[in-house]
Amino acid sequence: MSPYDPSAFPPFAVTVDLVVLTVRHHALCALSVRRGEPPFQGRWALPGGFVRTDEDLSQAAARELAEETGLRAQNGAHLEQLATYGDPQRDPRMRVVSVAHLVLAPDLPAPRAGGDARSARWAPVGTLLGENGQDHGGDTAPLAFDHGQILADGVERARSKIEYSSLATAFCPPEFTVGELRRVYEAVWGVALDPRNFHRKVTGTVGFLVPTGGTTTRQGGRPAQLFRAGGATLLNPPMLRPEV
Amino acid sequence: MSPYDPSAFPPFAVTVDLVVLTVRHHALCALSVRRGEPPFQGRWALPGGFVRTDEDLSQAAARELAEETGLRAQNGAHLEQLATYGDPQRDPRMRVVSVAHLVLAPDLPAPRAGGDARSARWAPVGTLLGENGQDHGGDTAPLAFDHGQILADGVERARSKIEYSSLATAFCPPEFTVGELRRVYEAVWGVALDPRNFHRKVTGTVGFLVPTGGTTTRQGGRPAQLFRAGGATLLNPPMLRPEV
DNA sequence: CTGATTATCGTCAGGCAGACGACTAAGATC
DNA sequence: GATCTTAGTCGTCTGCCTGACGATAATCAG
Repeated sequence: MSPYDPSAFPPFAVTVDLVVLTVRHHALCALSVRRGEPPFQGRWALPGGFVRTDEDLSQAAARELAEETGLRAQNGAHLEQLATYGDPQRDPRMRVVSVAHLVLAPDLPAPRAGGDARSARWAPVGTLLGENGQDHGGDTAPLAFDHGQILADGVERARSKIEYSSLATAFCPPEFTVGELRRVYEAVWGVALDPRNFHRKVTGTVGFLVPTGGTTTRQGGRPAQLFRAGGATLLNPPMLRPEV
Repeated sequence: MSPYDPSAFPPFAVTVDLVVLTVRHHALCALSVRRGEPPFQGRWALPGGFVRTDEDLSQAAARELAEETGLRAQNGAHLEQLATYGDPQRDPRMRVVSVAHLVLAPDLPAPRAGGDARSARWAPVGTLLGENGQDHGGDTAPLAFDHGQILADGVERARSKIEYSSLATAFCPPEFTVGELRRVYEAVWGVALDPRNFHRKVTGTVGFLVPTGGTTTRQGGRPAQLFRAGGATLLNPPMLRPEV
């Protein structure tokens, strides 16, 4: 087989899909967009698009992220590759291999619609995954394509990764309090954590948090110290997720 | 854009590459094949090949694994998706996106050459990655393409995953002793572990090991109990990797 | 039999996590 | 201003797990 003959290998379309997570109102939320054309017209899906000929996969993910949300990956948000989905039947139109990426972002203003006028929204992941079996007027229809599976995989990655890394700070603004960080863990894991033990753990782990000197009272109650994320990326020993 | 028009999206070639790891002679080894054609002719590379039109990514990986090694993924070996590599320049011939997979296998007989007559061998990962800066007659030339990076990522995945899962048993034959399992950890991590503490840890973790009743003396010394892998896949609390 | 080798059981001290009491410092309300 | 409410922060205690060993058991090589 000649390596230059395009007919010697089966052609694929390659896309990136984005699992963009944030914490809003004490709940883990994901960005979803409404499809404007078949298949799955009118259904919610993950943002994404084709990889261009001259760009790397992570570049394509960052570009789609900027196009769909105005968010820059450099700007506090965390972007990493998640997994690749290539079932021959996953897109009824043609053979598409999608490289899913995971984005963790601080709470953002309402997402702007994409250039192609699709509407976009933040929705609690439990709603998008239909976890509580309720149906609120069609808004809980399963996500298009295999995006339900992709979202579930992304959520699971986020849930496990904040255990042993300082990634939870990616959900926080540049300066945050211990209590705000704890509410991130509680929202992502869906559990309640002891404020005192949490405080001891995060302030006792070297390199996790750096005090900025300031304080804030935006949560009410006694003023809390403000911190920035420290240089450490790996937590050793890890933050333990309660059994539930 | 019409979803059915193949010219509406840039065509990619999609391949699977395999990081096949095993433990031989107290060292973590990876399967490599010698390239029989340009580019990188004569250099060592990871086994792999094109994904076919009608198969899933994991099916393609399992097929390539069988073709290159005769190994069946069902037969004790563990196969999982690793990551996807899509730099536009990673293959000088054309735009190729490669979905790398990780395979953990027990020690096998010498690999059989692939159908296209390439030679194959097991080599210590340190040699393949050129870790000790020595050059043994060209055998330590860097791997072809970006396969050095892929191999490094696969090794790191294996090293971290045996910490919190029972995956180390995938390196062992169906029945094995605690000492054999310990030597797997020592080879993968490149450290020495205390036999007494290791024994206490693995036998004390419920669901990790199931005694088969038999004993063996194939390692010399006092006969050791034989075990099978238990049903548990996650180790909680994890096996701690020494700091070094 | 003796020594080498490997397996297995016990002991002990230190560290960390869970449970929870106590105190502090702000805003809210009367 | 007194009091209540809400958070934040510091301590204490107990139990579990780990690392660092000592000690014993069971085989093989000579």
